[in-house]
Amino acid sequence: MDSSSMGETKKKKKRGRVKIARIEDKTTRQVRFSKRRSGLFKKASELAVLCDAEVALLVFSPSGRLFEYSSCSCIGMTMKRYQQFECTQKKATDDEMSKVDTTGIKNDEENCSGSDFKCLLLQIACWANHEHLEHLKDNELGKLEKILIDALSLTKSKKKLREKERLPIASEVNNSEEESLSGNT
Amino acid sequence: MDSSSMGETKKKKKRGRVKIARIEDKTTRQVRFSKRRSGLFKKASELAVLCDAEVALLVFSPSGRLFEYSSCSCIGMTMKRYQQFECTQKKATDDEMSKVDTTGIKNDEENCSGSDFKCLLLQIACWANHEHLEHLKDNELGKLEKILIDALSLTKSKKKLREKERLPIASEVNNSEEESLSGNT
DNA sequence: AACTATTTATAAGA
DNA sequence: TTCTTATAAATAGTT
Repeated sequence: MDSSSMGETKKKKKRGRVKIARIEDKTTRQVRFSKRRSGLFKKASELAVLCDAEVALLVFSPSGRLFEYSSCSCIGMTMKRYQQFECTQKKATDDEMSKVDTTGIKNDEENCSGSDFKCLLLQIACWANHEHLEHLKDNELGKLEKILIDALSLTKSKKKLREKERLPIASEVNNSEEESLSGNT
Repeated sequence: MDSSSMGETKKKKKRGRVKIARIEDKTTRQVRFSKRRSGLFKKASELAVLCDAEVALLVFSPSGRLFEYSSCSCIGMTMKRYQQFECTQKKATDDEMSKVDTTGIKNDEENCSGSDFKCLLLQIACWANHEHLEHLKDNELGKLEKILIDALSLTKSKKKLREKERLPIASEVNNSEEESLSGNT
């Protein structure tokens, strides 16, 4: 009736129950990882389908392999939605954020580049405010400055090129007034 | 033995098994969402602990509520790791990427601001290359330029302020040569 | 990889 | 919502 009835004859490990703590044996850990990972991904997709939810799942194995699941066409879409959500929720009072004009920038659900771009604008604005810059070290500040200078220089030259392209033959149009407004530095 | 043995007396729904398809009834869907979400989060955390994996999970409910799980201190860390992973894998040949100098920028595992910052640098550099700028519309190019100008201006003024702060008394140090090298525009 | 004894998750009902 | 319970699923250890 008690455990002594089975003696020490076989000493099989009990199945099933396991305590949730890091598995030390490497082989066991890998096998367990593989099994539980597929279980987790299945559960994630079931939740998405059953409940019409948007689910994104990122898993890095201990050895650094990446496994990803997304209920959308691309996991980046959910990540952008998250970032925008966080920005909107947490930084609603942030002056710098509200100054960013993203009107007219499409949120392209198909290839999510529109969303990427909008998010980049928000991120740059998010970072380049007084509070964030405060926390950067001197060398980081220098690197940021350098990156921004390069990026701005490229952007400006690209913009100039566009303006030229729009006037391929000088005699064609003459009343391009909107363009002449954009006087840059 | 067959189903006729129970007749039609009660017609209780069988428990447990369910086919994976969108639940149409709203109440049922919400209840199911709540239950399965907590189950999924539990599984995610078990995988992380047992197998020493890094797991990030984002779930948006149909009504737009966000639920997140992260095995790290912050979900952004895993997202940045993902982005860097993707960048490294997919953009290994990208000239612009390799030009970004992120040496000396710590990947701060504790508060992940180091990682955030490193990623911002990479993202700006990623975006501000010829290929990406090519795909931007004129108004997007203009907005990017404006953001970069603002960000650069703030960064520069912050940097100047730091330099001043580092010399609170003019007579203290005089050989701040590294700083005088950074001649801007 | 396939097999089961068990544990765990969970669907429906209270 | 939270609990209960019957049943389906997941999975730990084995082969």
